[in-house]
Amino acid sequence: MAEQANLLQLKDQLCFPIYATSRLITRAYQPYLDKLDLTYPQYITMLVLWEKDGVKIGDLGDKIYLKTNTLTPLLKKLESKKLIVRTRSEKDERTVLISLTKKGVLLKSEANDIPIELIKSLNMTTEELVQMRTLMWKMLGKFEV
Amino acid sequence: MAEQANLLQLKDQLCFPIYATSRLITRAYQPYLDKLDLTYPQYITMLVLWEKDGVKIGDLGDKIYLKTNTLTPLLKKLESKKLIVRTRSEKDERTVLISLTKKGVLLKSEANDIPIELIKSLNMTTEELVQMRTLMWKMLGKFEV
DNA sequence: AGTAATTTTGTCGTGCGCGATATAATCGCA
DNA sequence: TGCGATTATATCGCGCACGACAAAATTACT
Repeated sequence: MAEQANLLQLKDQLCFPIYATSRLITRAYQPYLDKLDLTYPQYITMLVLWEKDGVKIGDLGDKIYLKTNTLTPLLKKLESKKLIVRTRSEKDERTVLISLTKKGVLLKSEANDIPIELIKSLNMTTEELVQMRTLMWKMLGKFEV
Repeated sequence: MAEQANLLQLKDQLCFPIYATSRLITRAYQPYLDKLDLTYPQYITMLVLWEKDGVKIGDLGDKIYLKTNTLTPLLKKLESKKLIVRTRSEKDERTVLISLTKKGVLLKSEANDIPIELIKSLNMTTEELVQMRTLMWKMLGKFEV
């Protein structure tokens, strides 16, 4: 009888290394983010806002795959740090628009070097990193949310 | 002046899709794990125990990159579900050994089909999945913990 | 033997992440 | 116009993750 792969073995898993790597990446970011007084999810949120300001919470959540039950408290923390302001839309009182404060805009310049520093610390070839990025975005696209 | 890539753009990130995919994978597992009354981190823990029983908490944590501040409460939940037992080692009273109960051993058979179901739902080619698994394990190995 | 350093596990506080549910505003349509 | 359905955000409870710290056992070294 032929040897059969045990699909439950940890080393054969695909999802586990994604889960573990995700956490270790967050840890790796922390020393850099500490200087900006941001957590990793807060940093990702700021990335989106640096690209497009005055955005609805729902649209923000669509971009980063988070719902309001997670975003509302996170955004309140960013507000308490004076990085963003939350304003009810006038034309639709249900929606809340998130806008950067001056302090929030200025923080971007301090974040500029973080990605390059982090990529360096991963110690993988550019080819591998590009390949991985392509695959991860492709997989992410498979999940309709 | 040549156009320069903005390294802070979300779409150019590598770490963000890993972080987001990790969360979406956990969501995708949940319907299957609900039948076993397990969360994803609890499932990963069980994977390790199905391979090697009677293991120290520290060794368990080394395998799945978690420390005791996370594992202790998680293991107490598995204990309350009667899947494992925790016993102080006789030769070293500091260490706690985790062993599967009969119920814990039997649960493995119910988990057997989960990986194949999940892989199917990801809707990627086998080649892509293998490539991705190789890269993720390689990156995971870069983090010395 | 005695004690400082190390190892192993546990506790605590904070911040996600998410399913379920609530609340308020808007929309659809009879 | 009225009112049920939908949409957008918020609240709640639970379970991770993790840094900082604590407690107990073991080890190393004098």
